[in-house]
Amino acid sequence: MDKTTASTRTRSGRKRSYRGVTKKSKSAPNKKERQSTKTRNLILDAAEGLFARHGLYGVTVRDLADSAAVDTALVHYYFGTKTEVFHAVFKRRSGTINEARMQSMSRYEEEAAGDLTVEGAIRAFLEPIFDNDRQNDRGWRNYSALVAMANNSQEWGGEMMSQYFDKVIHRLIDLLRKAIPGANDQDLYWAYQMFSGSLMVIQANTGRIELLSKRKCRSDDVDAFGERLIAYTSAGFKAICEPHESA
Amino acid sequence: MDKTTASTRTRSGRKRSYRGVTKKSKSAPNKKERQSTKTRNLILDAAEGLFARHGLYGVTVRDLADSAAVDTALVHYYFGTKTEVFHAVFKRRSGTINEARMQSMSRYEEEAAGDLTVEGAIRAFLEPIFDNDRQNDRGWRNYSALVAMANNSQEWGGEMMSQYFDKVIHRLIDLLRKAIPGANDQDLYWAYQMFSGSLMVIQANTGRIELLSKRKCRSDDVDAFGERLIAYTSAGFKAICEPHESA
DNA sequence: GTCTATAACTGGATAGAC
DNA sequence: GTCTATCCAGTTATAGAC
Repeated sequence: MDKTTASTRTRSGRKRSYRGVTKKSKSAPNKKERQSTKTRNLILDAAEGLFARHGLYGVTVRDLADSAAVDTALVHYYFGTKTEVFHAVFKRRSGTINEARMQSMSRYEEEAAGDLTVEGAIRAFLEPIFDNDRQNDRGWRNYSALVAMANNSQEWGGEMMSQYFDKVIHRLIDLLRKAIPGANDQDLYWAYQMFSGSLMVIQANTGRIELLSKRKCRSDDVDAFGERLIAYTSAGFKAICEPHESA
Repeated sequence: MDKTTASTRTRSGRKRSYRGVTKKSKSAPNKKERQSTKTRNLILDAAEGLFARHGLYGVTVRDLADSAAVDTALVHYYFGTKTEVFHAVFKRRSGTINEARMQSMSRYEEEAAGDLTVEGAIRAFLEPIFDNDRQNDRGWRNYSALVAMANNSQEWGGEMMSQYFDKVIHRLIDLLRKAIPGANDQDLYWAYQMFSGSLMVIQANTGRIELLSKRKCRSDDVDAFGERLIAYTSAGFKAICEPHESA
């Protein structure tokens, strides 16, 4: 019943080794290395889409292989187990997007020069995400839907999300602490929790809002949700984090 | 690759019939009928917990049977397929909770007598949920975590959530339309979408906020998140739904 | 690096006895 | 209503040829 260990064990119980990105060679990649990277990415692209839609257990190694148009043996050759493909999907993009968000927040902090606002901080945190959304890239869309699904799952919503995202979140909370003098930690953390839920349900792209609004709103309409999310969230943060007047 | 049809088909392709709650007999239930209901509920309780943690595909019929301490054949006897157990889990509680919310909102509308507020409407919508949370009931906790997971999944977040919850949501939006004169539909729907994300991530109970806050906040602390969710959400709604002054 | 073949096993589902 | 036994398709994973 313990899915994690069950799925990372080989049938025989032995540990296997497998091809990563074929060493960190600084020299120009030869033909084989280029092919490796290409195949690896084909698999990751396919996995991103399938896992986002059906979750880890709803996808088989054959599904992955078929969707990537490669042989099942290659999936094992490059990644080992199915669970390792799942983790590799998270790893591939999270570094990039987190770096962009760290930079965006640092840039904002410099520009604001001591005069930080809640809106400004939230905007700096979100802007790199919206940039990606605007590209309308299938891969990015799938990745963010996958993160959204994982976030609300008991299996991955705790430790795994913390592992990948706590650093950027603590950076945001630091900015907000400066923007709202006297804010206390519990209020800040709960407000962030509610904010993250809003962001995630939007990124999940389930088509729900189309149904609820009878097509008046569209899930992937960044121009519609971007400014609204910033305004809604900023008002929420202020409402519960700004110290109330009391003796 | 189409999980839904694949899982609702029998191996042979034939349709089977199976025991529901053994007819809607109005007469007092005899021993067998009581046993039926009991076994059915044992299976549903087990399913609620397992599906919440691992999703439909992460749980096997054998897992369900073992956890409920019944035979696998009984799972099929009562529900047909695994997917039908999944749906039955949703069905069992959604009627009850939705009814409580409809009543709560109607009661509020009467009491407010034309003087509706955003806080009041949000509170009336949420109070029955918080009541359940306060009971600290395992079954309810599992059910709401399951709903939260389904909500952010591409497979069930659209149609299935609409099917079970759109009615109460439209009732809430009607109240809010009255509380905020001049609010337009797009703003209301987007605000609701963000609100639902906040609520769902809390109900998902993933232990995330414990990790993020280094145990300063606790996932299941209704007293901590209840009033904060109401305040945060009300401020958000007002920020984006109240008409802006313009010529 | 890639493909074929296959071992080893899991999982959904049902027939039929009790 | 419940349990035993079983069918067999589908699944992960690997050995070994190319």
